[in-house]
Amino acid sequence: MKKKVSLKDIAKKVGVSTATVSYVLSKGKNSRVSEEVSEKVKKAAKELNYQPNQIAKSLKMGKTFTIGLVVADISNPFFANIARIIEDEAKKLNYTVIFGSSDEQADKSWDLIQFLMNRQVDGFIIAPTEGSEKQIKHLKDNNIPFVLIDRHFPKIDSNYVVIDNFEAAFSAIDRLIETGNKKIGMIAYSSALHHMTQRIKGYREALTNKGLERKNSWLHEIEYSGIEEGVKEAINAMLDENDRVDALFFATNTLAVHGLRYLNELKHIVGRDIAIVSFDEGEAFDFYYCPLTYVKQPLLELGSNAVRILTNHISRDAENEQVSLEAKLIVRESCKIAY
Amino acid sequence: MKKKVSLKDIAKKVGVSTATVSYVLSKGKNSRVSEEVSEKVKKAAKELNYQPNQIAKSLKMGKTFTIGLVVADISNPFFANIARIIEDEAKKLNYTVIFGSSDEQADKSWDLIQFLMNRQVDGFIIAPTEGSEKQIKHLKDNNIPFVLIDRHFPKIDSNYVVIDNFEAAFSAIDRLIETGNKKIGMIAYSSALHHMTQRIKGYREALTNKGLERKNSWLHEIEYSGIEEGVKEAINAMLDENDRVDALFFATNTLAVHGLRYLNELKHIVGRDIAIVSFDEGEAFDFYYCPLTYVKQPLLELGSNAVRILTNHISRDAENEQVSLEAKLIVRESCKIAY
DNA sequence: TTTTTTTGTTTAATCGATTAAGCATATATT
DNA sequence: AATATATGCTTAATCGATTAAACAAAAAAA
Repeated sequence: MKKKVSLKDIAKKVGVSTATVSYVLSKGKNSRVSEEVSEKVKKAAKELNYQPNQIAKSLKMGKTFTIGLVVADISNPFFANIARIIEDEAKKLNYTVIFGSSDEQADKSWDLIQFLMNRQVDGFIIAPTEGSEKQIKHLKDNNIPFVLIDRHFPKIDSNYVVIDNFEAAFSAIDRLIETGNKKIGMIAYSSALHHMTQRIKGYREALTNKGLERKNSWLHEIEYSGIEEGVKEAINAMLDENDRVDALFFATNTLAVHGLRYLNELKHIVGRDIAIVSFDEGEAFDFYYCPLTYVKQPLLELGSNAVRILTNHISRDAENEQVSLEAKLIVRESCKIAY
Repeated sequence: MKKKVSLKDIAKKVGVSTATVSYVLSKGKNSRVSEEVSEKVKKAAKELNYQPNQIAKSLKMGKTFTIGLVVADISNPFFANIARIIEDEAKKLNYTVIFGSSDEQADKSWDLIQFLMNRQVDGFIIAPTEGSEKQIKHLKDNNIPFVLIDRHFPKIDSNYVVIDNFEAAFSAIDRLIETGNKKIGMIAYSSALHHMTQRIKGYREALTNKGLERKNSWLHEIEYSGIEEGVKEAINAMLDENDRVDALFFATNTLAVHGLRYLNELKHIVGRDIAIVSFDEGEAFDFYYCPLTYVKQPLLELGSNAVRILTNHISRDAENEQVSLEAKLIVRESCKIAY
C-alpha cells in the first residue's frame, strides 16, 4: 500500500510547520494564520488529495467517533433493522458503528464489549442478554457512556430506550378478545428479562381484566436453545388438549415464524382454525396468505433516540434518560376467525 | 470516561520500563525478558485488567485489522446477508468490518471509500456500482488491496468473487422452457454492469438455443430509480399485449418482490395464470402461497472467498485471484403452470 | 586474566495528528 | 519614544503503543 499523504507532506511542500497546516485545516477562520499561507496550504492539501489519518487523530483526541453496538441476535430482522437504523442515525452525526451479536449469551456479550473497548469506542448501545447485568454495571462503574435498548434492568439506573411491553401485549390480547376469541394461548421465551416478563404480564392481565379463563398450560415459555422444538411442543400441547386454544399470541417474530411454519405443516389454516397475533414485523408476513396482526415497534424512534442520548452523554456529562415508546397494533385479518 | 490502564501503568506498578512490558505482553517467549519479571508483568496486567489500546497499536503498526465493505444496497437481503457473512468470516481472522451502502450511486460509493480510507482500513470488499470504474482503478493504482464481489469490471484486472451469471440465467430459463413455457419475459435492470448483461445474455441465448421466439417487448430493463413504477409498467406491457407472456424471469429479488406484489394486486395467480422464476432468495418467498423457483447464490462461499483473498493480499503481495462460483437453481412450484 | 558473547533491561525514536507555549515582528496605545 | 498588544508562525510535548539501538552486568571463551 502506497504511503499516505500526511500533514508533514503538505508542510514540506508549502514550506511551513505541520502546526500551521493543522491550524489551517482544522481551525479554519479561528486560527491566526495569514490569509496568504492559509490559501497555499489549502491548495496544497487539495493537490495532494490529503486525507487526514483518523487513527492518529483519535489517539490524540481520545475520541474515535465510533459507537459499539451489541445486539442480542442479528439473525432476527428486528435487530437487523435496528442495526441499520442506528448506523444511519449515527452517520448523520459523523459516527461510525461497529457491531456484533451476543446471540443471547452473556459470555459472548462480554467478549464483544471487551473487543469494542479495545477498539476505543466512545460509547455503547446494547440490547442486553439475560445474565449480563454485571457487565452493564461494570460499564456504569467505569463511567463509560451507554444506552440500553429493547431491554433494560429495572435495578440499574441507566439510559434506556424501550417500548411499553406491558401495554403492547395487553392491547394485543385485548384485541383478540374483542374479536371473539376466548381461549388464548401465548408462546414466549423463558427469560427473566424485563421486556419478556412484561409481555407475559400484559397477556395475563388482559385476560383477567376481561374475566376470561387463564390456564397455565396455555402459557408456554420456550428456551432460547431449541426454539424450533419448543414451539412445536407448545403448539402440540395447546392444540391437542381437550380444550384447545382458539387464538395464539407469539411474543416475538422468531417465535411466530417458527409457529406459522409448523401450523402450515399441520395444515391448520390461520384465520379459520386459529387466530394469531405476533410481536414485531417480518417481511415474510406480508406475503403470508392471511395477513398477520402484529405489534409494530417504532424502530426508527427507538434507534434515533438511542443514538441521540448516547452521543449526548459522550460529549458531556448528563442525567440519565429513560424513554419508553408506545408500540402500535397493526390489525389485519389473522386476529379473528371467520366462521 | 475513566482513563484506561496503559502500558505505563503496568510499568510503574512493576518498576520496569514500558518497553519491557510491551516485550512481555506482545512477544511472549521470544523476548529476552527474565522469567521473573515476565511473571510480575503478566500478573500486574491481569490485576489492572489491562486492555491494549488498538488505536495506538494501529497507528504504530500501520495496520488496523479493519476491512471496509461497500455494498450496493443494504436494504436488499442479498447484500444484508453477504454483509453478515463477511462480518463473521472476518471476525474469525480477527478483522473488524466497517461497512456502508452506496445505494447504487457512484458518488456515494466514492464518499464511502474516502471515508473508509480515512479510517485506515487495511483493504476493501466492494460490490461496485455502475460508473465506479474510476474509483476501482484509483484503488488499484494506489496499491490498496481490494476484492470485488457480485459484480466486476472485465477491463480491470483485479481480485473478484462472482457467480457465473450467464450460466445461472441460462439454466433458469431452460427450466422454464422444459416445464412447458413458451413465451418467456424478463424484467432486469438497465445497467451496463457485467453481472446484469450476463443475466440478460443468458436469458436470450437460452431462448435461441431452444428455438423459441424472442421479442424485444418481452425484455424490460428498469431504472434503479423508480423500480416500483418500472416493474408495474413492464408487467402491464407484458400481460396486456395480444401475445402475453406465460412466464416471467426476474433478474433480482427486489424486482421479484415488487413484481409479486403487483401481480397480487392484479389478482393474477402465480402457478395458474403465470409462471415465475427469480434470482436470489427472499425470506418472504418461503411463505408465498406458491413457493418460488429461484437461483440460489452461494453466499457463504462468496463471502468467505472474498475475505480469504483480501486478507491474503493485505498480508503479502499476491497474484490477483478470480473466483467464479456456480449458482444453484432451486426448483419449486412457481416455474410451471398447472393446467 | 582479558576478551568476547550472551542476557536482561532501558532509552529514545516513531506512527500522524493536536495544541499550549514560545518567540519574533508588526501594530497600537500611552 | 517607550511600552503594550496583536499577529503569524514554530517548537515541542502529547496520545499509547512498538522496536531498533544502546548499555550494563553476567557468563563463556580465549
